[in-house]
Amino acid sequence: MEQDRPDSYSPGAVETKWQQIWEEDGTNRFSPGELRSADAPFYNLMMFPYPSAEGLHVGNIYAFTGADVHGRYQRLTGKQVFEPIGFDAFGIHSENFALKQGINPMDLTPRNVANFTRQLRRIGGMFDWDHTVNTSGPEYYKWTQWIFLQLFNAGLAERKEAPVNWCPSCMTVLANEQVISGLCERCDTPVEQRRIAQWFFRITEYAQPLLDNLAVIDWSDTTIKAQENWIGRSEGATLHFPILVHDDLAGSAPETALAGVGEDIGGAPLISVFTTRPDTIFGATYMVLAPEHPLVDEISSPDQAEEVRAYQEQASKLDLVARQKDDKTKTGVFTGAYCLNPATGKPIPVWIADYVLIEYGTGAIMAVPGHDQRDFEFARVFGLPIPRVVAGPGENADTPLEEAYVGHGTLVNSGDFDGMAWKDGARAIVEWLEGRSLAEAKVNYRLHDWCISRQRYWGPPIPIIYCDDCGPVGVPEKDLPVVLPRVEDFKPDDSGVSPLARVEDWYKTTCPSCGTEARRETDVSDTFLDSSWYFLRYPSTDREDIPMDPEITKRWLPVDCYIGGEEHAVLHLLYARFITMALKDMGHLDFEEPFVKFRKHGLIIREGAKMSKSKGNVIVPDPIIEEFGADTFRLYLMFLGPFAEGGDFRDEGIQGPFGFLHRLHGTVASAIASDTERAAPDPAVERKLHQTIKQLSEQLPNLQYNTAIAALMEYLNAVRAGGRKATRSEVEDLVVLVAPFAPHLAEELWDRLGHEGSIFDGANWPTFDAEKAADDTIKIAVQVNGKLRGTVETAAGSEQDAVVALAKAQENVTRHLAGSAIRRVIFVKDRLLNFVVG
RNA sequence: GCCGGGGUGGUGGAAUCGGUAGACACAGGGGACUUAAAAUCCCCCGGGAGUAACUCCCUUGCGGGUUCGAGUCCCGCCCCCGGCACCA
Repeated sequence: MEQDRPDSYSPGAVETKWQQIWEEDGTNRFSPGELRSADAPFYNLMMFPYPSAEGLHVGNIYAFTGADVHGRYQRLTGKQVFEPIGFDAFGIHSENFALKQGINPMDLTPRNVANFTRQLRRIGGMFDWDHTVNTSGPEYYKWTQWIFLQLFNAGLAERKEAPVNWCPSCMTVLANEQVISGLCERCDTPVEQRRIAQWFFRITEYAQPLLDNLAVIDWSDTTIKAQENWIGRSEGATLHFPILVHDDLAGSAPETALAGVGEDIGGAPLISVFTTRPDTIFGATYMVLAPEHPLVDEISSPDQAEEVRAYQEQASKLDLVARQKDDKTKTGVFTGAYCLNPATGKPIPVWIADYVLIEYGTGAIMAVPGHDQRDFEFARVFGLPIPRVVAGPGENADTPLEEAYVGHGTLVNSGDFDGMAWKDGARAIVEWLEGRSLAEAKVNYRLHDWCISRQRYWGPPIPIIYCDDCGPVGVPEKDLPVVLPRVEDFKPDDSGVSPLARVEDWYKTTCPSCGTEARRETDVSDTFLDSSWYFLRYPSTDREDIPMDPEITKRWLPVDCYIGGEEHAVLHLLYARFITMALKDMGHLDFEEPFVKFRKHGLIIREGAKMSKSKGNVIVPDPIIEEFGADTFRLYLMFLGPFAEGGDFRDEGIQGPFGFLHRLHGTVASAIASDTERAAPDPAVERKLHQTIKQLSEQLPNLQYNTAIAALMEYLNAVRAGGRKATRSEVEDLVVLVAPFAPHLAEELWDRLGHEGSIFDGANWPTFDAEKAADDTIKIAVQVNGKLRGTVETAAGSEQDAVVALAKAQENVTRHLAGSAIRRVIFVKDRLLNFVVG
């Protein structure tokens, strides 16, 4: 009641008022003409949310607020800031939730989007609502399909067999994120692998450029590192081991059988392996193929064939579960076949084991038990020889091996190569084998091709038509989009294909090239494809005829600043880079890196604990905004820790920023009311103001928000110190400095200060005067032997002699100097004086 | 196991190039105003000792080292968080 005084701060009223004004004025929105003509464009991007039924998560708000603060700051410095938001509405999450609720995702998604939109407007982000995107809308996924076709036409999309996660209990295909420790997330049944034909994007073709460009983009270090590891370049060699056929060995010892092979082994079939350690080849005492390796059937001897098949079967079933167990003992089966170690000239047995992965390298290894821990363990289990071929520091050819020595060293037991350093040895051995066509240098990447097929309903249909005569044919561009039909029975089933395969009148079609009867692809594409290009679409949503308006794209892209969570450090950010690069190579774009600058934000925890629905400790934003207002919420989120690292949301802590905004409001209101200027500016306040402007101007571009807010608080404290009344000139700049964090209140105060229009259009980011920011007197620490014994206050820039004199005038200092000689004096101007005595 | 990021008061967190550790807040305590409460304002607030303004000692996960001086640099540990995980 007494709160109704005309100058009291009522966040709800202020925020409703300004949100309405922004809405009506179309502030923060660009017309197509403005997009074309912007002379200082700044594309401010944040990772768009998946519109869940629960509503906006505080983590989303944290990210968006941090990004919005940056956007608003850029705008105050004179940039035209394009800040769009959209909805990543397709995908497994939406589909699963829809399944659980028994609601069709086509009905559920618009509801969630409406709720998200309401919440997003309420937090006061300056989103351009005329350029929003919804990945599940045909006007958007038409172009997602178009991108697929571009890659298809360029030979970057290929169809091949690959394993999918299969839950035998739910009888359905699972996405990787639905497999928890090898178990189905819903029923805890061990997941099996099934092989089906799927579409892959050949991102591995781009492994090297994706790696190289990491050096030229301005990204958070941790994100760069994560991508480097994910791409996983390793240098080594492919080595070829000739296979000895069983007949060669029949009735004779392996050594004898080899005699016939002699020097000339050119014609023998080969097993190829990749290794980063060709220097250890003399220690390769056996070989291992992945159970799925294509040569297994061919080389297995008849008497081993049954055992081999049993092992393969077991491996394919338990694959995923087994690989999650790190302390699992090694298993494997001998195939009955032998290879020739081309370095030693000796036959070595060929095994199969599930510790060798079919998807990496060649799917086969030369096992060097002396110098690889996995091979060592395997050799121990099966009693295979473990020779030493590398000697580390203090070791020699005969030093026993208690475990694998995986370090580098000098070659031993390696014939002519003995005594060479590992690197020289590796090079020499590869050259030697190269001469016999048994080796070549090779770079391998950990990165796999990107499987984009999903045997699911809620995604963009892959725009391919299968024709018996023509094979897979791309849907012609004029027929896009291939509209996802409304299907009431969208539950995946045991067929292993998408629910769309049950909609006959949808998938039955004719071949675009020969006109005969044909069938549509019934899988949909990965959600990550939707999100790999949305930032390209935002500025061009006014165009229905093309995906990207060339003129607008040239002006606004690449993105100036992208802010998002570290959880997308690899997949999303790598896919977006890949798609951009590929589109550039096809001539659709003229840049290859989509995000000039990327900054990750941290995670919000609550009261020291991770938030989770099961713990019931999630922060629900709406009631907080209701009680304290969006400005306070924003300010608190930015204040509770470094933006890049996140922070701990303590419920009581919000009182700090809440009180700050109240005091700010009151201070400005009373400055306006009294409207008297001082005869001369208060030097202490003026200095503090310039120091604050300086600090914010340095910290805001770097997203160092928590300390910037602390500086604003300090300044307001200085203005109000001792009950002092502020003047208009002392608070005008402050209102601008606060505006990125608390835009509604800033608009209100700017208006009350008598300015026309929005603060974000009318105000300029203040500049600081270095002279006015400089302190004229300075406190200098005085130490004796490094211990603080006093401080002296003196003019800035004072020389040593003057400071020493002042220091020696202090009783406490002289007391500590008494009785011993001064050996040395350390003087750091404007900082400290240290007497070294003794 | 590997790769990142951390460990500072009761709490969240500050601290530039190695230069006064604990900015700014929260919580707590005391006081002013008030019939009262809320709100607001003022003061105190790492630990210990000497009972005065004050002075001294200890203190940034642990143990060493470099230095006039270390939260910060170096070496060796411990613990926590995130990611990857048999990648040859």
